[in-house]
Amino acid sequence: MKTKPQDAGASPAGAGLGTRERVVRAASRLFQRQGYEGTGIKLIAQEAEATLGSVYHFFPDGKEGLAVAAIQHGDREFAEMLSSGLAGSDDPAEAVENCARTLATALRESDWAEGCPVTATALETLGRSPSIQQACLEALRNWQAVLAAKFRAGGFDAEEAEELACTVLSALEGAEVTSQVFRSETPLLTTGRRMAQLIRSRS
Amino acid sequence: MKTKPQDAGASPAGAGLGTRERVVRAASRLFQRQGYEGTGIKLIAQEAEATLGSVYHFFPDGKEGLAVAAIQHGDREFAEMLSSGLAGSDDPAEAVENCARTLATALRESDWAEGCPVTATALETLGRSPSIQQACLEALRNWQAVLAAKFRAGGFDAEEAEELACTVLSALEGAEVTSQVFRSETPLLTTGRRMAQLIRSRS
DNA sequence: TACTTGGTAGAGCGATCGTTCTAAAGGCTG
DNA sequence: CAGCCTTTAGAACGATCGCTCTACCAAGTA
Repeated sequence: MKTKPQDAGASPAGAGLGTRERVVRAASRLFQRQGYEGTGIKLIAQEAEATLGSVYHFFPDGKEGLAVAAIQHGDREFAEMLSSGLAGSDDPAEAVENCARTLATALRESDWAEGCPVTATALETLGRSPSIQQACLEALRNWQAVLAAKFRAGGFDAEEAEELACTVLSALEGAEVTSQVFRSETPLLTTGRRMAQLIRSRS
Repeated sequence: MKTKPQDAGASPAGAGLGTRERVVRAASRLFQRQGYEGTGIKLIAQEAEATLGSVYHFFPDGKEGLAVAAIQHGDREFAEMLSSGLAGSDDPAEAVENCARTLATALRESDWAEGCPVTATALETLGRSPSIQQACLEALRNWQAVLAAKFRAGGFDAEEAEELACTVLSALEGAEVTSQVFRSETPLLTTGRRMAQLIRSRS
């Protein structure tokens, strides 16, 4: 069906997409900005220009199922951001520093509100929602794999690539939070530069 | 007054402390474990073995004021943890690695539930509660200062000490989240080892 | 004894939460 | 056209939210 007419005019975001996709995107962005518990389903529906009925039609498991889909969306989104940030250089050190710059710019442009799309939800639901935790775990694994691939391509052996990927991912995650709290690009930029130094220190 | 009788038997936690202190500690631990929005004031009162009336007596500003006090408590608590973790060695690299081990052990012993006491609350309230955000900012600054002092004592000049402190703090924060999601000490331990490598790489 | 002060106790308020439910409209196939 | 299935629409439910309010209790002072 799709009942496409929907909205023809200038809509806030996600015009032209199916209802389900609009709901997922709205949920992902809201969870990212204000956490899982702090975001009501009615607000998500409103922001997505959908109705409560639609939300529960596509996500019969309710908020938890919607959150899983939102996390998976954030996973893909952030993985793309990492990839495009890394793509600028073949040197892993340069690539990571450039990646941190990309993240810092995006963070500032969202007025420090849109950091990592899973951290807030992950921390709130740890040990209380296995399905959400699983989705967060897969996201982190995915991002680490993206970094590890870059390091292997840069000449590191598999084990060291994995360890560096784990370290760099943790550092970027933490620096993103720090930058949000400080409302400053500095923590991300500094961390990016020092991660580059680390990568170069034994390559 | 203090109406000390309170509870004489074996109580869950914080027996013998004043009501206000018990409430702050319960709030800090609950915010740390399940976030700000996901924690109700009634639960905090119950966990602290206090009543709603007592909570609002000591915190007339309500949940937000209580959260500020809880963050400040978490600030002191985590600063002590950092300090004691760093105290094991005069070599900054060794000290940081040891610190990561301390954090990893504590995290595992809490069944991966008690990570950084401010991250969850900070992310949920960013840009929506200036007083809470300010308290989180001061906590991060405080912890960074603890690390920077260690680096200066280890022979780094002020500027490099500050940059390394920013990087190491971000990395530890991120690694703590990663360890929680993975339910594994590995991310914290790996990050600690690599941070030691970074510190040694140009000292 | 009477009065004050600092803290305890919890019923109850309006608002909002996640969820369920019924009804109906849109577009396809027969 | 009728029949069907997907999707939209939103009223309504019980539970819980943060918070206010009044009453009460225990010690200190006069």
